[in-house]
Amino acid sequence: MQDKFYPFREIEPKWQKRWEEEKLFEVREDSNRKKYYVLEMFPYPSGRIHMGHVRNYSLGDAYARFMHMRGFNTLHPFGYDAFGMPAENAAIKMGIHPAKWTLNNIGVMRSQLDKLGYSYDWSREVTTCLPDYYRWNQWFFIRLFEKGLAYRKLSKVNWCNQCQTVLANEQAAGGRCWRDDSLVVQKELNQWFFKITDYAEELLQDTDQLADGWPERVLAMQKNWIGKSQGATVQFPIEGSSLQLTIFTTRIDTIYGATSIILSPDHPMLSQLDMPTDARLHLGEFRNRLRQGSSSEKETHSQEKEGLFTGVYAVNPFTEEKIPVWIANFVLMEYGTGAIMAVPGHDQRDYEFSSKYGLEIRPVIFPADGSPLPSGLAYEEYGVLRNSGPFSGLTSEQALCDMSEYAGQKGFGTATTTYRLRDWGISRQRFWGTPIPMIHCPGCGVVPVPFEQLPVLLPDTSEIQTTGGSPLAMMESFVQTTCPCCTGPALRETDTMDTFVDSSWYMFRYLDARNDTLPFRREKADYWLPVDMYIGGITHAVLHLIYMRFFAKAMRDLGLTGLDEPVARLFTQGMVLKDGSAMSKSRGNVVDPDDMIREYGADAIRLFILFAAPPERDMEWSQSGIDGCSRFLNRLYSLTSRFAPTLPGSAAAFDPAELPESSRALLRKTHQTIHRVTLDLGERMHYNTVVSSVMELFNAIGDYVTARGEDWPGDSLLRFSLETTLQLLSPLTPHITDELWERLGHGTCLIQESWPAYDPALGAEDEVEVVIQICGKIRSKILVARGRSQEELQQLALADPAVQKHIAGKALRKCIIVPDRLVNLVV
RNA sequence: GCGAAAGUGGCGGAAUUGGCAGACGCGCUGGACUUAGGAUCCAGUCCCGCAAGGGGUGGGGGUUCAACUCCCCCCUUUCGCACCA
Repeated sequence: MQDKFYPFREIEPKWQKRWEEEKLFEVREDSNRKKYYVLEMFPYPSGRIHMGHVRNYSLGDAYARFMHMRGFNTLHPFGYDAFGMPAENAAIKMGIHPAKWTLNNIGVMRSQLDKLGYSYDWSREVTTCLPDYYRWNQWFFIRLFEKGLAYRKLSKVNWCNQCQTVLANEQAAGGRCWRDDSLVVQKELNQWFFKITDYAEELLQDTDQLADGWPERVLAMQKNWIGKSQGATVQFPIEGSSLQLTIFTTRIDTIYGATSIILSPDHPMLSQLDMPTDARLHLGEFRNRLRQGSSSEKETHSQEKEGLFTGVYAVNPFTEEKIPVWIANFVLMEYGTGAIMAVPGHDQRDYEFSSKYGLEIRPVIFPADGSPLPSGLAYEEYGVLRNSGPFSGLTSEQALCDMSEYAGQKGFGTATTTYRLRDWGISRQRFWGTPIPMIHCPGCGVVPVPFEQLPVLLPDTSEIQTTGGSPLAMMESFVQTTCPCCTGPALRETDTMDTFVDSSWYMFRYLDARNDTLPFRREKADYWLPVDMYIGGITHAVLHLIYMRFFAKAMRDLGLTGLDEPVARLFTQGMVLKDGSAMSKSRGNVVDPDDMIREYGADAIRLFILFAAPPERDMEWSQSGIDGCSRFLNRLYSLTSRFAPTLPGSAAAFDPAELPESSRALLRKTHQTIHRVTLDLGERMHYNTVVSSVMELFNAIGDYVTARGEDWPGDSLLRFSLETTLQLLSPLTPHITDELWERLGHGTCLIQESWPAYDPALGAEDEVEVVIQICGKIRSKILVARGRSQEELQQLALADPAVQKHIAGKALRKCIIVPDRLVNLVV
């Protein structure tokens, strides 16, 4: 078994040890060198790494090593997103302390990572569940609180029964929990929030800055999530009362067609309305019915529209017309003002609703080209206003402006922008997270823990109560404290922070990971940031990646950095599949990285995982694919080992001009490969074509060697080509290449060498194959010296026997020539 | 329904600006060496055809001397959003 392969079991540990001893990957700021910051999304320490991690880290490692060799001062750190529920659940189930469980997992994962040979600067390692990390979460919390960016309010929140905690909106998108996909319910609770909405506009605007470096789809998802919408709010007085209903509309131009006002069933003003008794009774029933059907029916997206007349009327301030006030299930309290004006002529939803309940449909916008209005549905396009008093005749575009201005002048409305984005709810009713550093004092109210008392430590216990509330609330010794203001008895806040807080700024902590007076120093941030290349899955497009952007901006406004955006380039990698679907225990299709390392070695796995598909696409794990990569490394090993003892000592000891043609071809191929690999690795990140180019080069080396017979000792060109192959491959398969580099007589590791330089003169073909087409069909190919003129090429083409056969007796009408490539004769 | 991405041999996938479709790898076929092979080496491998030649990048149209590549329409798949007023 063992002798089937090159001895990777000796080679890989040998080099891992040496890299560590020589501290090759530890970096510090150096103002004389250009920096490069490569980062992979840090993992949750669930126990073992999986192939998705291997892909993620192999991509990042290849890139970091490549940038290192290109001369950049390359930062490549690693850490663990170590707070979270699996540890807590393990504690509840088995009585293990979550810290013990977590740190044990980290130990296992670390040994797996070590075996894969990644170039991390471990001196900067970060573990978010340790006090020296989470104290800074608390520090940020208080700083944000002081700036009014952290606040507490009673509100309806998403509650996941599985997780027994509240979730942020981003974590409950589509009404389902991001973690376990179960349905979330609404609960009214007092919760801490971060005021991300203060940054809604900036988060939206700055997507422009990111357009070059981030995938379009991620930005689209974020923009969509922020959901900016420009329109107007208009106040409708309630007839016979001093109350007003405020509605939000993006189509104030249609307001003369409004035939009712519709409120959300949750609208707070409902309780103040002077509703007839029977309507009030029906309202109660109506709400109950909605609540019963709620969760699962919210799933079906085209829920039947249902409404109820309140018996109350409002006055359209434009027309002074009296219109009925309804409530309906399709008006959401969470968006806009929770109240709309229904314009059934120009909004399909209002049309459906109004048709059902017999409300008037009154068209006020008509197509500008005079074509008739569609029948049976609402006309939602812009057009020209009619039946709109003084605004009749205006275009929609003009009316949108004029009418909100008019409303402003008259004092019953204003141009308004709303966002779908809501504040980030960060309270969690869980144990294993950062304690929120606040104290509830009966006299002084809610006050922050003084900075010098941080961190507020989690109790050291594995006995976690699960009675439904926050576990910390059950722990008397944690809860009881004294007020920092009045020194009287007080109670600690018992909720912990969302773990997305931890991951929102870890890329900053890496810069100064051992600092115990600040989260990081400004000068470190100024040197290293932004992250130049951030690699991870797309699953966090509107979770982690938007929180992280918010945090960066808030930190900037706290004076900690001078940076608008923390990540310049985001690369989203595809998933690793087996038999067409994601690996999972329940499907039984998991391939364990450890098994693969044992059988094939880290280099073969890394090579295959990069070769099998372009990195942004999903890839299929294939047994025979990794066999193929393993074979390639075996060939590389045996051929290099065979020539190592006999090769001439220097790779530069030949004169390109003196080489025979058969040698020049290999020299050309070598330079062409340098060129291609440099572009594919650096600009496109297409590792799959990097691997195939190097394989091509190695095949050419094989042919070169085979042609020279068994006893041939090799020449300096062979040395040059082999060494180049090792250099180009070293970011991908660092162990075998360092080993062979050493066997070729070098004392360095390849990451200490500079990246090979492409010489265009040596890479250029001096003979090229020119395709001859007749009317676009290939009829012949000729081999000519590079740089032939158009006239020469045309003459050569016409003289070709195959061409003559095809054009015999026909007149040449046109001749298209692409120098060095193609001649197309049109007859 | 809206938005985005993708569709190329038996399979994973190549193809700078429109310029030789199928690189590289897997698999398969035949051969060599072998006690043996999941090792190694050699040859072949898009389809039709003995050949000359013809056809071919989801389907249909178009632009062009020339289209996997650009434009229009349609189909399929994946992902995201989904009563957002």
